[in-house]
Amino acid sequence: MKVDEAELILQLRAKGISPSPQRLAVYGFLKANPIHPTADVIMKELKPLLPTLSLTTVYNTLKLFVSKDLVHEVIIEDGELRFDADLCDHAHFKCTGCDKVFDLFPQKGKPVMEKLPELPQGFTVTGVHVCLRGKCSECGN
Amino acid sequence: MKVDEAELILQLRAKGISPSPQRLAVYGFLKANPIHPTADVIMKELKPLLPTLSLTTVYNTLKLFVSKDLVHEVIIEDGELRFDADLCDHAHFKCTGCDKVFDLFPQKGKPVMEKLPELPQGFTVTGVHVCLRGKCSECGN
DNA sequence: TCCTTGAATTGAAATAACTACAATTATAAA
DNA sequence: TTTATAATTGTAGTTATTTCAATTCAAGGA
Repeated sequence: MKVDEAELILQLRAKGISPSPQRLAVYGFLKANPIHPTADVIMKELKPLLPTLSLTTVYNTLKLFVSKDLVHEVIIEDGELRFDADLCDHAHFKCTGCDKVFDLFPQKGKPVMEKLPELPQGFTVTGVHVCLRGKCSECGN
Repeated sequence: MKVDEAELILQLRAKGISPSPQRLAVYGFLKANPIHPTADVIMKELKPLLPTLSLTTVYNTLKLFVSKDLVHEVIIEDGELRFDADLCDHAHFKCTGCDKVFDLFPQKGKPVMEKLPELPQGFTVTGVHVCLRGKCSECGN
């Protein structure tokens, strides 16, 4: 996916985030690579482009993005927090063979969960995480 | 929930796990306290009862239980692996106010997800994780 | 242009969850 | 009782993430 920098700047501004080079790089990477990368992966990929980039900045930036609702945290496995710039309602599929994480988009207009489980009185929902596990077509079964 | 020790021993044996005092204590705690505890919580709770218990044993034991499909791992937040001795298909609800994790059971006989998202050709599913986030009745909204 | 101020970035050190490993202890079979 | 195997333990890692103080950057006013 090719991403226009001017467009990225507008999207950051729209969420009240001033667009520093580091922030643009992280957001641009997430937009261009819907692979749900960890902070570590982002760091490794961007380091050649921004040699001064520090891991702390990557963490700071991601935390800022999450707090401003520009990207979502994706929790697939313990011990690795992943990030997703696609804010549409969708589920994830983790292949237990190759460890890749795939997006599963519902049919247009439908939510990922047709019907939410019944909630106790007084409970309110703000988010739904759905992650399937199994084998992708490459890894067979 | 009161749990009979003889019953626990049978359940361990049924999965090919020899019932040491430590294993019985961990499994009994999980059965009696459906609070999806972390290894750390289990350790803190059991230490007074088994003063020699080590954290390594708790981790070993939980990993063994998971590999023998006696308990399930529950992934709610990053950085903390939780465990659940209830093997029925059910969803979880994490209150972002008090951080408690609640069970959400579907109607009898129904799966948690009525309809799975459409999968690409050749993909096979072995497990479904569903976790809602929001506020419980105590924490209001 | 220079100065000031606050925001953003950085690196080093700390923390937390978890794992590896070698030594000890318990269990069970011969 | 001896022996072999399994389970437990403590210590010392490892890895992901956070804290924090110092530095750098960028914008606005004198």
